[in-house]
Amino acid sequence: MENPLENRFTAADIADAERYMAHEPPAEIDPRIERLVNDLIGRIADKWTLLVLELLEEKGTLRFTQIGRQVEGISQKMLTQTLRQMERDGLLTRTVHPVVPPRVDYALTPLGNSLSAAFCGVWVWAERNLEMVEAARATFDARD
Amino acid sequence: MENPLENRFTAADIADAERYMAHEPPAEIDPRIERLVNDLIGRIADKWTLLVLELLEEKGTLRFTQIGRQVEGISQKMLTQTLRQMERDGLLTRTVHPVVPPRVDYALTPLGNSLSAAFCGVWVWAERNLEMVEAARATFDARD
DNA sequence: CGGAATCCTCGATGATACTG
DNA sequence: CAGTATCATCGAGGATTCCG
Repeated sequence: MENPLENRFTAADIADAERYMAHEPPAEIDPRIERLVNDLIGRIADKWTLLVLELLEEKGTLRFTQIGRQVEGISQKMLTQTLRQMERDGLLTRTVHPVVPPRVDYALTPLGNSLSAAFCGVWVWAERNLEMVEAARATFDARD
Repeated sequence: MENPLENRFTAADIADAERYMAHEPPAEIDPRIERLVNDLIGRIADKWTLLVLELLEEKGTLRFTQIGRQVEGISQKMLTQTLRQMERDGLLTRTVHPVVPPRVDYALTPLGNSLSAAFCGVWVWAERNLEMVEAARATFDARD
């Protein structure tokens, strides 16, 4: 490899780093890209999506009803909808086995696994800071 | 410090690590705690909350109308609601200045800053993988 | 300026029934 | 089993008005 760095970072990353070294402000964000990113976050930062993501990360491949049973409180409609959305975004694969009774397996793609890893920090934060948040809420609720 | 490790990790962390070293399964999660964590995630993994969090992280202290102008598309009602919820959870401070016209400043607490940092990985993931997700969507939508 | 209060709508979600 | 289809609801959120 001639230049290993350029193979591991995107052109945007390198441009950012160079701006940082030159003490220049960060690049203006393309508003179109920003909207797409916000939309994407909006789709994945969803209660059911997060729970399904964590479940599949932990358990590997699961069937439709297995997921339904392990995601507390999800309706069959929302489960179908969530799984379809995640499949559409490339986060998981849906494998239909042509048998009777039907059998459909769901598993995270590498993309889905990488998202799960990215969210790991948020789960850890939530667990670590749960008590502090609950204490803040108690104080807030008790104000005058 | 006698034992620096025990000052930087919680008892639960150490117990987890010891179970891991002993090849034992992870501790069962208290369902009550799990619900609280899920609720917490549900509150913070919200579109407006995330946008306000990122904005305050980037800009520091801001006034009510400044936030409203910079968070694209948020209504005054949702802004008030989001800020109150974040204040209640201890993520930001609300400072009322007794002047006319009124002036109210909002700024992240250390807790809010740490959450923002935890979410950083998700934003980076979204930016890095946006093209891949959009490609997956295009392929999915074009199936048969 | 920084809200609170009110009304209203519509889309997300649940419940139910049906099916390959 | 793994959905689809249909109907019903209900509450999140927008628009508007008023106020200290």
